[in-house]
Amino acid sequence: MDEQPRLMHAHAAVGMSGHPGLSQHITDNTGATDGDGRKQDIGDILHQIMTITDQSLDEAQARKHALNCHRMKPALFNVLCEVKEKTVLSIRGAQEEESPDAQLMRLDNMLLAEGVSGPEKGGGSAAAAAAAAASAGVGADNSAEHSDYRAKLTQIRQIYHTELEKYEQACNEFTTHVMNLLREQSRTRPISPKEIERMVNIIHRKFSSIQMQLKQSTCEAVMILRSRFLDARRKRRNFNKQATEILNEYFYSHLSNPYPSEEAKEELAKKCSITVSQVSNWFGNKRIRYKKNIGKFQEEANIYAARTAVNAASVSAHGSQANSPSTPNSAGETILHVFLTNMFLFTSDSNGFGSLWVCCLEIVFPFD
DNA sequence: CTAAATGATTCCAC
DNA sequence: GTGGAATCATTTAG
Repeated sequence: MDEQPRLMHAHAAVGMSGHPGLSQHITDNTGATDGDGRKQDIGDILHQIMTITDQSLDEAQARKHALNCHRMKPALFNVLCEVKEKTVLSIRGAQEEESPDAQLMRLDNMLLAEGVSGPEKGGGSAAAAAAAAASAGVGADNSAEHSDYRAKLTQIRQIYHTELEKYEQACNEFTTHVMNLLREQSRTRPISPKEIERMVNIIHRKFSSIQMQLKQSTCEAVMILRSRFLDARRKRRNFNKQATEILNEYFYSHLSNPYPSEEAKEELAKKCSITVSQVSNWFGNKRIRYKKNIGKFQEEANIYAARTAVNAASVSAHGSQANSPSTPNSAGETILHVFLTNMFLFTSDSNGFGSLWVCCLEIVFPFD
């Protein structure tokens, strides 16, 4: 590798030896005031340079070896290294000390959280599982979307790991190469182990910046995938009939206070095979839509009130139900309960008496 | 195909 | 954090 420059110098020397008149002319001019001894030295050196190609490779190696084995060589080497350290390396070392560690750590944490880095757990991630759980609860309809998400995440994961491995390999190869080169060169020029170490650090920094870019783009890819997946969650499915009935039953039997507690929500979620937040959404929607148009929901209210009443009656017939103000226990009480509840809702509303009376008539009608 | 229904999201106030 | 209100996006009924 480093044979090339030597050969080029050799050619140059040969070229000069082809024009002895020129070199002679130079030495004549410069040596005129310095005396003959100095002129002679320069002439010797030139001669040595010009005849260097005549030396065999073995001879050159022997000279090199002799130089390396010289007892003053380590001392000279150290001095040169020191000088170099003071002049060049101090300047180089001073710059570029800002640490992108915080950003790298953030990226690492994110990749770990998304399941891209870290141990493979069945190809899925905790975040994906959580997202899936939130999206459709126990519903099996969601599994196709979920597996799609997982497949894409696995793809990203694979690309990430392949690239990472490639970078690491390239980094190691390059580092080894540079280290070998510097070690080799340290025999002919002042390169201390410290400088080699520094060079390795520089290489690692450069490669880790590439790695950071890889991590960043992987994060972006995961984010895009995730946002698409979250968008896909808007592709909702209506709850099944049974779930809707359970929710409606609760709603109409607690019409005076249709705000299920956290425990009640959990219970309903379990019964309906949906999530607690879906229960909350449902009640939120139901309350606002019911309040907006009570008349429209009256029929539904009556159906569920009657149903609750029948249930309550059958339960009370068994004499085992604890009475509660919000859970009427006979058909008459239930309908009265709905009536009073609507009275309450309407009078607290600004819709006026017209709709109130329509509502009342509709409710009272079943008494006949 | 259209309108209504419905689950989810967002923004705001408390 | 929770609920009300408005709105979005999709499904369903006619």
